[in-house]
Amino acid sequence: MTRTKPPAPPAGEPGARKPSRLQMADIARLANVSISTVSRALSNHPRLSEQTRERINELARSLNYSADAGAQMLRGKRLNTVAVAFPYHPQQRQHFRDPFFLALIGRIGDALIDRGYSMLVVGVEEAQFERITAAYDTRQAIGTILLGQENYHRRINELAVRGVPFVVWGARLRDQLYCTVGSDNLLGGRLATEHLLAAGARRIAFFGDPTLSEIAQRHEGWIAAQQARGLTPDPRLVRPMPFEAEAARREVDRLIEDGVDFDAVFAASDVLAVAALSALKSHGRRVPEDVQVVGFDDIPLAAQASPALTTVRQDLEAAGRALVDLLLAALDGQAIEPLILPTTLVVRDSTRTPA
Amino acid sequence: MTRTKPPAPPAGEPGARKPSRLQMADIARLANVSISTVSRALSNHPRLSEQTRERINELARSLNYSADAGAQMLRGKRLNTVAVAFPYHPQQRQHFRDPFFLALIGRIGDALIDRGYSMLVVGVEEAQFERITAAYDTRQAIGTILLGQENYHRRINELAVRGVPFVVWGARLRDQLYCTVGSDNLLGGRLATEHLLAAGARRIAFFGDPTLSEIAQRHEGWIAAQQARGLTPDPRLVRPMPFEAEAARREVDRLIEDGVDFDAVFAASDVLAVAALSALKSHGRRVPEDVQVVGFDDIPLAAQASPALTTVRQDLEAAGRALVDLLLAALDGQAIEPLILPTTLVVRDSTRTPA
DNA sequence: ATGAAAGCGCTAACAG
DNA sequence: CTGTTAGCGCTTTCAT
Repeated sequence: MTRTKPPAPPAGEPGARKPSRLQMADIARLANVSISTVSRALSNHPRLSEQTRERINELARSLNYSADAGAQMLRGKRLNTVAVAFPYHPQQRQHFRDPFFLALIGRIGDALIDRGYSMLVVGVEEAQFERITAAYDTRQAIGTILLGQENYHRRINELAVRGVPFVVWGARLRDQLYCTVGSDNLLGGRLATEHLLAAGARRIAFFGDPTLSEIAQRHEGWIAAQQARGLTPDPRLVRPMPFEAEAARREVDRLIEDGVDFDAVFAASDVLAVAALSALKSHGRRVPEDVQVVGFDDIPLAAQASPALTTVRQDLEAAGRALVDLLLAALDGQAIEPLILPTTLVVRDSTRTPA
Repeated sequence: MTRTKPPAPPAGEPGARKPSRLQMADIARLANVSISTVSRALSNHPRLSEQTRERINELARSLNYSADAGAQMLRGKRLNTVAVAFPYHPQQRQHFRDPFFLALIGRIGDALIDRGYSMLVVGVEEAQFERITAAYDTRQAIGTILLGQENYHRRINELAVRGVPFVVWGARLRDQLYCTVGSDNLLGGRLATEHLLAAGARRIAFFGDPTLSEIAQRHEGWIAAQQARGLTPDPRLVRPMPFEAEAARREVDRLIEDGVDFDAVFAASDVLAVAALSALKSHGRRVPEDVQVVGFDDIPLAAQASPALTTVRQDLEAAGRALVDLLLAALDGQAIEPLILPTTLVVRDSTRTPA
C-alpha cells in the first residue's frame, strides 16, 4: 500500500527508455526554447525577457524540476553545503549521544540555515582521520567544521598544510596552523576551582581526560587556582575518564573505596557532574554539605539536577555562529584568527556559599 | 598566521593556470597510464593487474586525491548521502534546540554511519514545504528522512504522489500514502493517564498542541483512559501549547489564575513536564502530593528532574534504525510498511504509588 | 590488461 | 534577446 518508489516505467512501449528524471532539455522542449534559455531563466540571468523567464520558471516549478547539483558543480557553481565532521568511535558512540555535542551541532545548524547553507554531518572513524575532509575532497561540501580536536593536533596541522578549508571547535594550542573557536577553558577551570576553594573545599577531585586538549586546559585552571592559594593538588585526585556517565559513577566508587579523601568534585562536563551527584548520593554523601560539585557546559540537564548543578557555562550560540562565520570568511579569502569565547560561572545549589 | 586557504597560485609563470584541484588526469600522467586505468584502479575493477591497481591507489592516496562526486554522479554512480529534512520555523527555532529532536537526529546519524552513509541535515521554511526534498531533487541525496510530520499530512501525501523516496517520523494516519515510523502515541497517552488515574488523579490537565498528529494521538489516549473509567474530561483542562518550556510555565500560571481545579498534568513532552514541575513548585504546589506530573519521551532530563519525572519512553534507538532501514529498503525497490514502535511507562517520583 | 572516445546534465562563451 | 557549441571530470563501452 504505502508507496515511496517512483511508479514502474511504462514498460509496454517499444523504445521504452528508463523513466529518467526530468531535465533541462525536457523543460526546453515543453517551453519551445533552447536549453540555454532555460538555464538562464532558472538562474535569473538579466538579459532575458521577463516574460520568458517567468513562463519558464513557472513551468519548471509546476513540474517540480530542480537542476542536477552534480552537473552544476561540474560547471563551476558553488554548492551551499558545509560539512560538520568529527572523529567517530564506533564502540562508545559517545558523540551522537552526548547532549553537549548535539546542542553544539544544533547551534551550528541554526547558524548555517541563517546563512543559507545546509549541513552535511560526517562521522569518521579515527583510524582514517584524513577522511575527515572527505566531503570537501569530493566536492560535496565547500568546507569543513571539525568538531573534536581531541588529541589530533598533529594530524589537524597536517590538514592545514594541505590547504584544505576548515575551522576547528577546540582549544587554542601553541603551534597550531589552523583556526580554532573554543571556550576559555583555562578561565573556566579557574573559576570553578576558585569558587570551590572560596566555599571551603580543600581536596578537589578532577574528573575528565586531560589528554584531550580542552580538558587539559580545564585541568590547568584547576591547578592554577590551587597554586594561587599556595596549595599543591594531590595527583591522586586527578581521575582521568571518558565523557560517559558510567565512568563518573565508577570513579566516585573508586575514590571512596580507595579511601582517598575529597571534599569536592570539578567535572569536565555536566554529564559527568550529574552522574557524580547521584553516585555520591548513593554513597550517603550529601551535596553540597559533604562534597561540593561543579560541572562544565551548562546544558539544560544542569539546572534540573538535584541539587541544581553549579557549572561553567559555554556560549554555544556564539560558538555556532563563530564557527560558521569564520569558515565562510576563510572561503571568502579573508585571513581568520582563532577565537576564544568567554566562560562564566553559574552558581546553583551543588556548591556552598563562599564564606 | 593561521592559514586555512590554499596557497596562492604560482603566479610567476607565464602560462599560470589556476591551481585547479588535482584530478584523475594528473594521477594518470604521473602513473604513466591512461585515465581509464586510473578510474578502474580506484574503483577496484577486477580485470586490472593487481600491481597496477596497487601502484595507482598508493599514488592517489599519497596525493590525497579523491574523485569529484559531482562528476561521478553525473556518470551514474550512487551517492552515499541521505537527507534528514524538517520544517524549520525561523522565529522559534525550536527544532535545533529541542533535546528530543536532537537525540533523534543523533540516533539516525548512528544508524546511517553504521550503514556507511552520511547525513545531510536540511531545515526548510514551512512556506516552501515542497523544498523538503530539495536535496533529493538536486541529486545531492538519494532519499529523505522527514522529521516533523506536524500538520503537513496533506502536503506529505503530495510528495508521495510525486514518487519521491522518503520516510517520515510521525503518526500513522488513516489515508496516508507514505511510510511512517513512530511511537505508539495512543498507547503512551493511555498508559500515562491510566497510571495517574490509578494513583488517584481525577482532574488531569493535558499540555500540548493537539493539532499536531502525534500529539493528537497522545491526547486521544488521555481521553480514552478517562472514558474507560466513565469519566468525561473537562475541556478546560486541555491546554494547547508549543513545545517550549516557557509555554508550559505560562499555562500553569494561567490554570491557577483562572481557578481551574487540577490534580495532575500529562505533558506531551518531557521539556514541557519539567517546566511544569518548576512552575508548580513556585506556586507552592507539591509534586506529587498536590499535583502529579507525567511527561513524554524519557530524555535524560527526565531522570534528573526533581522530583524525577514519571514519563512515557520512546525508543529512539529503534526509531533511528527503522527510519534508515526502511528508507534504504524502499530505495532497494522493496515495498515498505509503516512501523509503530512500542512506548513504555517509566515510573519515577512525580506520580504517587497507585493505591 | 589497457587505451580511446563518447557522453552524463549543465553553464557560459560566442554568435547571431 | 536567444540559440549553438564546447567542455566541466568522470565512467564505461568498445577496441586493441
